Amino acid sequence: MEKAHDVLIRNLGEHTKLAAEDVAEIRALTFTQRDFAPNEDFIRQGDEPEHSALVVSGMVARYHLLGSGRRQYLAFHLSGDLPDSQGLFIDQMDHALCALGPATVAFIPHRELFIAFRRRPTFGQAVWRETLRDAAIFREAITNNSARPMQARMAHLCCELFYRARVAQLVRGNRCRVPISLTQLGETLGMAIATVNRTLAELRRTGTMDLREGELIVLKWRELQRLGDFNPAYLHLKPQLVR
Amino acid sequence: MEKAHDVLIRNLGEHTKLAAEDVAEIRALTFTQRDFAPNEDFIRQGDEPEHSALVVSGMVARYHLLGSGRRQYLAFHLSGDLPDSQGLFIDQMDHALCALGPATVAFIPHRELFIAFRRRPTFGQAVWRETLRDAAIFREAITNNSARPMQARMAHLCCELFYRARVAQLVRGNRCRVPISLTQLGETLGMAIATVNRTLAELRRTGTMDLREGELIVLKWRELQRLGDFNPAYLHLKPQLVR
DNA sequence: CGTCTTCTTGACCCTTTTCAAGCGCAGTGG
DNA sequence: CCACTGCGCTTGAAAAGGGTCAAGAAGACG
Repeated sequence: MEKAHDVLIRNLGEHTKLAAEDVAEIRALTFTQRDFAPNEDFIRQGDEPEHSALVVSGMVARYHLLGSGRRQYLAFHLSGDLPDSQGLFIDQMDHALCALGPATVAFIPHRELFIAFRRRPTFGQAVWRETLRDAAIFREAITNNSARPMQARMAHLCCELFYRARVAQLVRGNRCRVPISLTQLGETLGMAIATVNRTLAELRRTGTMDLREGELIVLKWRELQRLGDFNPAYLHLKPQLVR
Repeated sequence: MEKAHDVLIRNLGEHTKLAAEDVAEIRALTFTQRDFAPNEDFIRQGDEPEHSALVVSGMVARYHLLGSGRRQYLAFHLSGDLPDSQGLFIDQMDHALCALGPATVAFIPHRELFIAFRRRPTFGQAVWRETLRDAAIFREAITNNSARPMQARMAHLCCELFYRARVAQLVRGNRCRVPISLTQLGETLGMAIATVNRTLAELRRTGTMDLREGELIVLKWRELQRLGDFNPAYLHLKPQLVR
């Protein structure tokens, strides 16, 4: 199956200019692909990673597991993302990864990646950049969950997901798949499930956006952006066409 | 002045085994050193970085600036840290850096770093690792500010600062310098300044720790660790001796 | 000695959490 | 085919925790 390579090349190309040789090097990588059921874990806290994951389709989440059993979701990943590129130089995973809805993930041995990095430093830098973009998204999450009121948090998260989905060409019309439950939204944004519901209801009421049945519909993009104080600069992508 | 090289080598050595050639390569780097006053910015949001910073002494902070003028502090850095290694492959800074107390920072051109990375890939990987540890700290901050009650947040932050200070050999007895104001603590942990004060007063009252006049004193380390649900694994350092 | 900033504390109010109950739907097994 | 069950969503009412506001104390600095 060619798709794993395609989505990776597409994604890295969003921020790094890849030479034909880099593309060839990536196409030579051997991926092992696997399908996961919703909420199925594929990397656990404490694992010692020897492979890197690549989201081929569906959505994937990273989360911390707290002593109380509560989860804290940290980030979400769409097709083309390397959700555990962070594990490349790390002894033990400090967080877990799971499929959000049904998802297809491809794995590649670190060993093989390191060889490719040596042969094509640009490829290595592209992956490094990828990890830095990840970090920028984390920073924004700190700010979002610490400094913004509830509605703004929700709006910001949805802006980010929608924007990234558009870049990954996963938006059709004004909607994209976001197979996430209210409980998970709460564990992402640090709010109680009741508040999640009421916040979503309010955004629905004002006709700004609608998130239900695993689908996000953005009705007033600029308004949503304003509410969430969303500025996509932190995603460090090539400027995108915004409606 | 040799100190800049020393602290960098010490810091990278905490997680990466450097060969003599790597150390020599680092020693050959030309740093431009500068002193900064408390709260002085040295990198601003929107800057296009051409240099990397290295904290030589003192403490440095990274923050987001919100539309309202409020700041959200994202991370703190001690001597040896490369607080904007994130800027290496990034077009525009999405956050600012400032000195917390008086601080000395050394700068090195990206160009020179890239050359050194090519000559000594291990050095490049060490810096990459450094950026990944940064990201792990961000992740922990998301969890801290989203999922933990106020006292635990404070305890966790102080545990992290104290632990890292110890690794950087900045702890003497049970105390270390942390030149941070209540306002800044509030803008770090996402709490109102009154709450910051009350939380600190409570920790002081129970004799767990004391943070005042720019100095952190840890009186009951294990208790503080328990309160803050602090597990240093996420720092990805070599196991440290803990009292 | 006065002024400014930072810290401290109290009182009040409001947002959000918690708790509880009900609804709708999908899957299961009688 | 239809209870039964479990899960996720919805909503209301009560409770709590933290935010806001205001005023005073304690230093720091000129």
